[in-house]
Amino acid sequence: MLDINLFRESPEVVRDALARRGEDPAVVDAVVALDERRRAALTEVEALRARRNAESKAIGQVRDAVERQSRIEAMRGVNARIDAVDADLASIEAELQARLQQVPNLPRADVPVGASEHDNVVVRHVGDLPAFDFEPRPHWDLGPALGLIDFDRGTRLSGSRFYVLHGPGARLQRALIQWMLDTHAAGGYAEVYTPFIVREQCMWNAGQLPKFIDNLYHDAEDDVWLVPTAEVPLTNLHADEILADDQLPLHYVAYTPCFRREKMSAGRDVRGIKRGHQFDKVEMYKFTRPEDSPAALDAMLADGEALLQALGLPYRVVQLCTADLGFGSTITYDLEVWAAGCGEWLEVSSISDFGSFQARRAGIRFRRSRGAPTEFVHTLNGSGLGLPRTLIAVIENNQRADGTVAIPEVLQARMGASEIRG
RNA sequence: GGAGGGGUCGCAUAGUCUGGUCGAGUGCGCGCGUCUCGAAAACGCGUAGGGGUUCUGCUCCUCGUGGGUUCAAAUCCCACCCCCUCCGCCA
Repeated sequence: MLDINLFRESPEVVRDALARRGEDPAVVDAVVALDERRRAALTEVEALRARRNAESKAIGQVRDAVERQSRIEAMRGVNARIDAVDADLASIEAELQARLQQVPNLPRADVPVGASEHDNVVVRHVGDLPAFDFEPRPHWDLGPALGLIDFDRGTRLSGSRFYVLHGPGARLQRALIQWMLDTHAAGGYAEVYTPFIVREQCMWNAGQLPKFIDNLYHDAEDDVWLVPTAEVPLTNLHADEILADDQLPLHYVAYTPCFRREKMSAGRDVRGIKRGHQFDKVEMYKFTRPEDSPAALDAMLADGEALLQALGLPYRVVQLCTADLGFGSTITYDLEVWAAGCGEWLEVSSISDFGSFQARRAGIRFRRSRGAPTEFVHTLNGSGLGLPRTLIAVIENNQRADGTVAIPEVLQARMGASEIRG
């Protein structure tokens, strides 16, 4: 959520930013108008309340029964007016909130303007694409052939877009998770284990609701939600807290499964394990002072890249243009790994600076010093990395002519093997 | 799942029965000051967050959350959330 003061003081900044995203800037005028109406109603109702409070206090002191009664009668009329203005105020506020919640974050000034994802900018390529003297197979062939991936049983258990990993497949995924967690921990991220089921408020705080309601799993009986990413519980870790300056920055890393309905992506990426309703992810998350977030973003990007480099996987860094930027993000870099079998660049990480957007929603503040005013922190998140796609890249890029797969050196100890054979 | 107790200003507590002088007392902690060569102790002062405004003033909201009763709610009523104790069940 954006700061309402931004709409009041520099509406043109918001308008420009929305236009760069390809969004309709008309919301700005609606918000400004609602804000003015809100403040007018607020001033009125508060004046009435002040009167009531003072008079009620006075009535408490009155001994004379007749006078007391007449003054109580008089206050009934004031109450009726308070109720009327209050009802008006409540509806104005509800609408203002609803509008504000729908406004995406403002892109950072250096984000390239674009009309669609085709305008995203490839910043750099790292690593050479593997060369094969045979036709590399996609993981949906190779996986079942090696007994690593079992699509049929996954579907039988849970429906389409579910799969089972067997033996070395399951073990490879676990090795990757553990290695990533250990690597980030060594890099200064504090490891946390969070609930995978959260209250509705957490979804609002993280910006998942109301926008992405169609993509979330919800349990109606207990009114709780399955996390679509560790970003949700991590954002909420410090919700409604006022942090001390010396606590910042806070760096966290968490492993969680992620649950997504994928209604919006029906028919996309249906083959293989690129896009499932359930997948695993290791997530990096930072809370920083506002002025520190740009550097923190660069560092997080480097931390994500370091994993791909250590795995020996070729990848490219893509900067999202304004049109493709996520709802709460000011700037985002995607890491896309090359998958030789399916011949695609797969997004394994999306690394973003959310500015104060989530912090404002979740009430995450800090104070620079004793007595200083509270300020919202900046939050950053990035996958480090998404599992199924990393798994795909490892398998497809390291396959050999005889159908076996070499295990990257950094994983061999955890795998207890240097290759996978059927 | 059954029975009971409880959530108050950083922490610990008073206040709730008997609604008004309670946005809230006390202790601890913390900050500033006095004293001191310095420190401790002692003493004094201060110490929640958010909003509106005709703004160094006035004012509104928040005593778990949301409603209700009332001229007036920390205090009475309802719903929900959370914590604790005991019983049952269970990984």
